[in-house]
Amino acid sequence: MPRYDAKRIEEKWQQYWDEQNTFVTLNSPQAGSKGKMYVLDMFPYPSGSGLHVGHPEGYTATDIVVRYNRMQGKHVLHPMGWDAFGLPAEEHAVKTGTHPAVTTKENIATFKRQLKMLGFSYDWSRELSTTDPDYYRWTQWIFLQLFDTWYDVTCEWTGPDGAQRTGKGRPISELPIPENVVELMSKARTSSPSPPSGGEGRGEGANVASGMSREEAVRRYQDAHRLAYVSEAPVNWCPGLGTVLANEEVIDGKSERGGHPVQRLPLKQWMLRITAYADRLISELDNLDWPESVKLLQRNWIGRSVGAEVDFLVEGRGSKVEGEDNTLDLQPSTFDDWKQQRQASGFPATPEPNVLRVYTTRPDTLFGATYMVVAPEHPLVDQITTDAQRDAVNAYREKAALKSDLDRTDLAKEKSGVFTGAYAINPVNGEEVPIWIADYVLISYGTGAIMAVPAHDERDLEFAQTFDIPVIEVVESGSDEANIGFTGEGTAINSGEYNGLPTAEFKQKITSELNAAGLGRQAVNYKLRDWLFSRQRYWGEPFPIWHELDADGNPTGLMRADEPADLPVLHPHMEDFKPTGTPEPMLSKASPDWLYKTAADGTRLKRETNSMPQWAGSCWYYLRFCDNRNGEFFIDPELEKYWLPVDLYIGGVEHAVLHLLYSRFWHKVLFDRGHLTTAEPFHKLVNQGMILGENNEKMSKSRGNVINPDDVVKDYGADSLRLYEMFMGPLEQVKPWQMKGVEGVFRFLGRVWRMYVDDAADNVVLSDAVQDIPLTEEQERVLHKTIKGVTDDIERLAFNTAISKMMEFTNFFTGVSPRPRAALQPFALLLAPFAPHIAEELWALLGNADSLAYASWPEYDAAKTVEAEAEIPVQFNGKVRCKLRVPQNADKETMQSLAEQNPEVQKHLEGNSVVKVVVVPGRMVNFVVKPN
RNA sequence: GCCGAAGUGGCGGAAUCGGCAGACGCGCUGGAUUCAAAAUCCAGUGUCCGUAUGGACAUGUGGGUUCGAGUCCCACCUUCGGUACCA
Repeated sequence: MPRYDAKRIEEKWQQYWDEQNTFVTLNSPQAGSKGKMYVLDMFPYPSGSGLHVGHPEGYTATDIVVRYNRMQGKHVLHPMGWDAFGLPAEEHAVKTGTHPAVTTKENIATFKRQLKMLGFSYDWSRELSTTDPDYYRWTQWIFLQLFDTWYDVTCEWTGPDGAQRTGKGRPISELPIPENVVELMSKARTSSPSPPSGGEGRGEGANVASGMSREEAVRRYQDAHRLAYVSEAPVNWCPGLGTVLANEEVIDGKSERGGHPVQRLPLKQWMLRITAYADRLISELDNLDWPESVKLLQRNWIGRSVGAEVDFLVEGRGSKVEGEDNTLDLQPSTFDDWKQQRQASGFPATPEPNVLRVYTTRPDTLFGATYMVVAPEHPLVDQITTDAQRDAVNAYREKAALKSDLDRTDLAKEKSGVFTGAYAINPVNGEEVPIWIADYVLISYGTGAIMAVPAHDERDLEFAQTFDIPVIEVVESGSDEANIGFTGEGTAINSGEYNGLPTAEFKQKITSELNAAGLGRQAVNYKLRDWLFSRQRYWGEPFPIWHELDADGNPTGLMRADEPADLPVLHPHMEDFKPTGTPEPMLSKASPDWLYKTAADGTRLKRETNSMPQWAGSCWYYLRFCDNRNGEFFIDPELEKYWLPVDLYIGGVEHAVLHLLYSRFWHKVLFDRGHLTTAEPFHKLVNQGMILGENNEKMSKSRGNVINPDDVVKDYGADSLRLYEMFMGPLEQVKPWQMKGVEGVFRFLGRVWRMYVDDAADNVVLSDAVQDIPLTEEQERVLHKTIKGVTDDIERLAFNTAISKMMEFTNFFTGVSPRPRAALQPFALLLAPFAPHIAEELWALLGNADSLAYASWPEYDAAKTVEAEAEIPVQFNGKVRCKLRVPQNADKETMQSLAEQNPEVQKHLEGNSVVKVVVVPGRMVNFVVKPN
């Protein structure tokens, strides 16, 4: 009794595909190729718990697209690999002592077995893992590219894609060195520097203040401009995980993974200057075929705002601190002198020591500024605070420093702050405004200081109300809305000569006037921060960087990169994977022969002991798949040109910001450096929706609603799992699992099986009902409609409706006997992308010798998909009252007269007069009537 | 708070361009087959009124545009996801 036996069929064909190398893809197109198609899944982290039902959702979708396109003659690239660095394997090592590499290898084996079990048509010869030394050799190489690159903001150039751009990543050797570099860098080592963007380039142990050679100064200057740089900034140190985390990995003051508390600590860390690419990361989103919501998410994350920087002179009173050289050099002692001087000098790159620079997006509200706020960490605080306020200010600063970001947000309900005792002078009207410190102003955004306009900013208003600060309204809402608290655009009031100007015009006017007066300038700011790129763990890529040591073995702050030929930098051998318990990286426990070496010039060197974050490996894996065995280069430029960009990329929304932003950033750097010809990596992006448990909740062990794909395959087979995951609903939608639904598609496959196979026979043979007979007109129509429907649905990724159309076909043809082979043959091909195992089996039963993987996709004749006659509704005042049969191609007049002749219609027309008749050819007739 | 997505039978969902709402599947009801069951096959299945032909009401709520609205416009409600003092 050869019933539908999924297990037998699936094992048979999986073995066949393996043995025949059916899905191995050469880099040169096959004869008659209809063009390349690169379809990619977001590769998984191979966790110890194996595949989750969420994985096969996206993977089945891409597999359908890929199998379909192969049959359409496309040259298809569809690879799979492993994002295998990361904490879990290392935490397992801490507990058991098993090397993370061993655990990783085992987990990969499990994942691979599971993926093969589901019949995905990956080209396994292109498999890679981010943990392979052959792979991370090139991750390290790309890091060296970042290290070797500075961003030339003004460079205008045309890329290999033909597009014109301003701004380019260029070799560090081409960085112009300023004349006074020695002076500049000597100063930077002793005082706190403020280089172009971010707080990079802080000097090392400031005991060698002077006597810097030009060569050293140049190196330090270059280091301060690299895309990969070292910064000592407050970071999110997580004692529970023993590592530093990126801002994005901290949620509500706890680590995203594990929920451990996170503290702020100043630490020396590697940063990547992603902010340099902020504008291009926004503007080049435009031409991508991505969900608008994801583009918006990225735009918001980057958070570009255009506003103005405005300088406020701090009033001279009380600005002395006891002790050393703190005499504020108030050369232009009066506001008028200062303005005059600025008129002559223009707006300086860095303001004088007695000037407070603020950033605002609403320069049109300058007349409404009633106080200033500087962040507690702002360097000017010490200098401007009056003696009377000093204790209060210091106490507040200490409290703020101890607060984590969580505390700051938690206390957000209550605005807090302290008056510094100092006043600034509003450059537009010479009014004195008090300067406060408050933690609702962040040091890391803009200039770390604001002018507060309580009338037109929620936060400022709240603060002003708490501390009884005057509120001056300067924008008229122009509607019922009260002016106070109105944050939109309106018309200027109480703004002197500017009264009556609309917001936009006012902004433009005052910005250019401030600029002309040397008091302000237009400025752009981003929410996006530079990317904190180092971690303190063992199981990540080591950095290919050495630190120079002085005679006492202390780091000088100067660095050397490994030669590309010396890559990869392998991990040191370790027995003990326990974290150091301090922010000191794990790799610092390595043996001295890994940690130290002496350079050819005799300099003692110590290896960088941080490791790269998990994001590093996933930033470029899509490139390596094109050329995964290349020992000479990370990708053959010809292959990049051929395969890239990825035509379809499917994965979860959780990567909408980080992974996709980081990848795009690296891609653009490599593009700027001439290694790539495409400016963007992923042309079309689709996010699959999450699969919930049967109870409509997220699947989790604690809720006990986790579905294991292994069990589903055991009970129903891979084809049923694939089919069900696609039948559940639209790919992008969140949807709950229903085991009854799996049974439904399993029954469907059983019906398909019996449509071909004689299940009463002893062997698997074609049913006697399947015969070489011509199709009836109706059968032909059903066939062609099905081919058209399934084809169109696959093209628009509507797999659920494609499946329902195949169900309709099956419902129709199981009721037909004898069944023409000419209908069943193409149907097996239609089914193949969805349920490839049973399709191959039926294809073979029909007498085909080869796999259907490269068989031609069935074609349809549009003329054969429609009936000669159509049944259309006849409406009266928009309500369907009866049906009418009309020729498919009938024109309006014919349809109307056919309708009018119909006795049923005439009955409805009785006693009414026709006002109007609406006819849509081939669809409907509507009589608009009025009772007589 | 802000941003985004979505609300259609008992359930998952369909309706691609403003034109027969509920395709397809699940569940349920009845029947066939069977000693019985499983499996399979056939029929029915939005709600209400009616024996019935038929009719009324129905796509979160309230308005609007239109000959005609699940689909377009306005206001609101609910759910889910993201985000959090970014000046």
